[in-house]
Amino acid sequence: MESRERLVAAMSELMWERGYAATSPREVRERSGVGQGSMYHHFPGKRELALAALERNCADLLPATEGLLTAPGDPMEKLTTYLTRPLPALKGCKVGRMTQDPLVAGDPGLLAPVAATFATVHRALAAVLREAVENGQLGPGLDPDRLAHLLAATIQGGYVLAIAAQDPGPFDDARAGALDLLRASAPHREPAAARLATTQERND
Amino acid sequence: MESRERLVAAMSELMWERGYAATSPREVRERSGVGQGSMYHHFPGKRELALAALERNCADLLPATEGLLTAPGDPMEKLTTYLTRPLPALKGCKVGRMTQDPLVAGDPGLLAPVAATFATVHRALAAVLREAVENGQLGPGLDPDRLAHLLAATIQGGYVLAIAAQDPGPFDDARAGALDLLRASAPHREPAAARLATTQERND
DNA sequence: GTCTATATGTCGATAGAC
DNA sequence: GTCTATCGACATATAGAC
Repeated sequence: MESRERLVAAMSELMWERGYAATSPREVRERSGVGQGSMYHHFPGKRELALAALERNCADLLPATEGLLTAPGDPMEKLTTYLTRPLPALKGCKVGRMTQDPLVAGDPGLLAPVAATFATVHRALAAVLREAVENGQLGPGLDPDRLAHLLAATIQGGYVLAIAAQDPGPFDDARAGALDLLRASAPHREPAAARLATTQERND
Repeated sequence: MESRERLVAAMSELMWERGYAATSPREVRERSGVGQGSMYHHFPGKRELALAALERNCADLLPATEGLLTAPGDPMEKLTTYLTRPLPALKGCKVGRMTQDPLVAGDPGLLAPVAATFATVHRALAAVLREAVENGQLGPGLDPDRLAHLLAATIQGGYVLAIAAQDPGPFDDARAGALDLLRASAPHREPAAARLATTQERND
């Protein structure tokens, strides 16, 4: 029962590196070191192996991001971490990349874990942003749902720009620009009361 | 000399719909209605046909975007148009999609037109943003280059979110959120002088 | 459960008639 | 310049021994 695990691990890596359509069973076999027929013993076909690998990739990414955002702490600090933590700009996103694979985007079963992952991140981001708006740390009247989509798009689009330029600069710039704008939206002469409330929450 | 044009047109469509790696010479032949050997008369192989098709797709997109941004007019209005004009959220970007195709991203010759297109859009966006900062229509001290990367990433990442959700909503939300933040960054009690100057420019 | 051997179709490219 | 016919290689999957 070890082959199954090695097959999923190899497929997960290859789907990140090359996508689903461009990964062949032969490459999976070679990287996993597993014999030819074994893949078809554990999975009906390439698609089902890909589904298992995709769910694994989602499960790899989600805890760190969701954990970061739902942990106790100052909302602006959490957003800062979200927008400045090191990410593999030139490799792209294990999950987001799948949306550009025609065989994945056209297959509801394969797209479902991708959609679920983005939906979970969106809820966590929106909650943090809502808290920041209510605290007065972001401009009044800003829509947390819109901003959450904006920040997720910034990350995903940043990968596109970085790969096009073969340079992580645009990825970091886009994220820094988002952070600049969030900070610039704050009411100008900062209300001391809001700052106090925030600091208190961090000690809960 | 009509076959060449039909081959490029068919390849351009297919690369938008499916990407480069996932498009086969057979599909190109069927869609273009051209005989089998003709592709190899006009092009050394699939890669060179793809390069011609890719350059055509870049040339299709660039004039509209660059024209919009370099036209005379109020910077904030141009940014508003850039962030609200109708775009095919569920189809994705003809140019940006190519960065997720492993055969394109790994081939400098194929990636070059993509990089050039993004670089041109970036310059045009940064110029508009710089003008808006200098006008006082955006927060003082904001970096136009960062913001230009942010806006391009918003569009590109918006496509990713929309395809994942199979819903254009996140794409529109992300763009609207960016516009909200740009507007919220403006100095609070608006300086009448800047507004006047802006209005005058629109009548030039 | 894992392996070797093999089947069937398609991919990307070429040969050569018209 | 355009076509039909075909090539060698690989993709996906199956058969069946161990």
